[in-house]
Amino acid sequence: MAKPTIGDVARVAGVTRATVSHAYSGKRPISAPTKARVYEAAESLGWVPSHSARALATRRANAVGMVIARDPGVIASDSFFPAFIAGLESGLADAEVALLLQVAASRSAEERAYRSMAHGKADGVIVIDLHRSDWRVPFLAELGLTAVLLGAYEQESPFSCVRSDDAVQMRELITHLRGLGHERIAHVSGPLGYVHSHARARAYVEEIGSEELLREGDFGAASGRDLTAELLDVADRPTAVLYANDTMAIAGLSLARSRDFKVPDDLALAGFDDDHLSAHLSPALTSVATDPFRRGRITAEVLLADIGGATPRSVELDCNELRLRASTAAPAPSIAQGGDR
Amino acid sequence: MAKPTIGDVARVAGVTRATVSHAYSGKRPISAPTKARVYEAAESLGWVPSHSARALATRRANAVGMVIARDPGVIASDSFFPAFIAGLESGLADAEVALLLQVAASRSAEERAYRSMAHGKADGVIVIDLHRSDWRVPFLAELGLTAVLLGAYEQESPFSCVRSDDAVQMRELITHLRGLGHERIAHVSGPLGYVHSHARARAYVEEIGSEELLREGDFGAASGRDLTAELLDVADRPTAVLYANDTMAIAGLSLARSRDFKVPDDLALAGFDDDHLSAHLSPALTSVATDPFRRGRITAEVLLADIGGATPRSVELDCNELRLRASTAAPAPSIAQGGDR
DNA sequence: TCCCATCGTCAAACCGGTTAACCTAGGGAT
DNA sequence: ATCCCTAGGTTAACCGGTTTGACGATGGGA
Repeated sequence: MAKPTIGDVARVAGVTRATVSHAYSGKRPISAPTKARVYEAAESLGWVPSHSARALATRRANAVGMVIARDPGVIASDSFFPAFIAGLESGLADAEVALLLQVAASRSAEERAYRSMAHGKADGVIVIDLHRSDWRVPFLAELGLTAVLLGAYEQESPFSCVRSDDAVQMRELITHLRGLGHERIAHVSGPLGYVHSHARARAYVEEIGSEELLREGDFGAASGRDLTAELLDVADRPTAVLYANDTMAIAGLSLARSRDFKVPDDLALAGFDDDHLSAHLSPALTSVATDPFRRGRITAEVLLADIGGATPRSVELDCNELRLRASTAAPAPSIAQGGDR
Repeated sequence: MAKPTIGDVARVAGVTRATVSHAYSGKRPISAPTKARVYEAAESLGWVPSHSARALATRRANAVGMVIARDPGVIASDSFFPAFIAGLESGLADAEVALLLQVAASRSAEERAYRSMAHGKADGVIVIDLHRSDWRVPFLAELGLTAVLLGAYEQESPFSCVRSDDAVQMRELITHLRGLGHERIAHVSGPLGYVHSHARARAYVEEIGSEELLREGDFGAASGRDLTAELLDVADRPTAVLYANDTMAIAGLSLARSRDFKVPDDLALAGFDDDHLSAHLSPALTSVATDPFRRGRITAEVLLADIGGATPRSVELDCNELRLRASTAAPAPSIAQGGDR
């Protein structure tokens, strides 16, 4: 019943503990017959090397951490998150590295979490929800932790970052809508403190040339609904609204319909992040797929490389894809004809 | 720069390593002045005990694991999951226990994950997506791992389980709909292999007395849409549909509207799990809030207790709450009058 | 005055691996 | 014949904590 140790394996195989270790690590040459005896002994005993002993000896936790500082309500409403985790895991699993998750409610809890990770709990961390000027960057640098930032950090940093240029799709989307005849295009952004919200909003403003129809939301459904209502009440109301995520877009869509707006004829809508629901709504919601799974996988790979001693680098991902759907389709024939007349 | 060890603290405080250890653990009495010197030394050096060294010495990983066996796509579409994790974490954080997440794509990967957890990576595990006859239960028992099952396991098991009686709300919902005059009520279930899907479907069948309008979905949006379409094509079509989760319900709602059904007048709809979007849709979707955060927190508490040696027990939670909203409201006045005439 | 219990601390063993240094035997080059 | 190198292994010292047996000092009871 007692778990076998490397010593038990060594005894059964008739060698020393060091030999068993070498047989597995390959750091020293071991003859084929000896290796076979060791493997067999390990197999018969059901030996699995102790994770903590190895961690102690190698000073490697074989784990990476991620601290989530959002409040639980917001976590739940993010469709990006679970898929990203899955991608991360898939990248980590190959290297047998575990993912340590920690939710921190306060700044001090967050600092504590990072501290304990720096002290042997994790070899590196993934920083999400990056702010434009994020205190965590210098803090983690001081802790001597390896980190990967998710998003384009605008300042100097000693860490790798994995980013994508959301502005491209934002512009594509606006171009598409203009092609359909829309002139008043609004944007409901995420909190502008976040680098990705900010980048999307900036692309919008640059392309449109005005902030008149820009509203700052918080990624939650309630803000999507309320800001949509506000925009529809504007004197010269927008005929199209771009949202920084699908949750807000779906809430906006729902509100628009309850007020008897026809989508896309009266109002065109588009989201961002391509929530799993979006393709299945009626009308299906135009959105930008951001492939969170792949993003997670790449992030994991970059982090593992950095932990292994690679030089931090900035990786630009090209995994955004505009998914044009019915919510921004050309106006229905009947209306189109009406417009032509 | 080098991380201070307990030895450094001992030297500065002028005591031995054992004394430092005892000063913190309290397993031996230490005089107040000595203790003060130790604390001060630790403080000044910024000492944080090494996680791996402690884990090795105490044979406690101070971590609990959770293996997610769903495929990434399904993970992303589950609103229950992130909030549950957040709740778990909140229960674990107080005890300074970390949460280890692992995504396993295959049965063998899953077994490997559990094995490595049993060998020092985790002190216990949380089993989600429980099947009615789940291979993991005997497997984990054999590994000697402590576990908590999420959901009502119907057979004997050596583990605690945290469950709730979803049948109550299912019946409430049906009663409510009947009160509104609905006679043909359908149910789109989740995969019937899962204990919770099965329990909900069973409650439905017992209350309705027929399986004619029961359809087995997979919790995904596509299946919600397609099965709704199928149900609406039935000869004597249902006037109300209950879904086993909100994702399917929202897809169903969307489809119904695209076919010009008025909700709730022509068709009443209700989901389960109260997705963050549901309250903000128009019409807002009736659903059953299952408080995943609280569920997670309680699960963590039970697991920690069991790891500490408590006797496994079955905890029945009472945190489901029916949220009646517009999608199952009384028919609109105009229609109701029409009915009365 | 003597004995024993208690308190506070120390020294050393231990947890289960990894790894640097050392040893030995055989083979090829010189 | 000598020298050096390499393959294959052993020994022992770590990694950074926890735990336990031993021990001197103090104090109370008989």
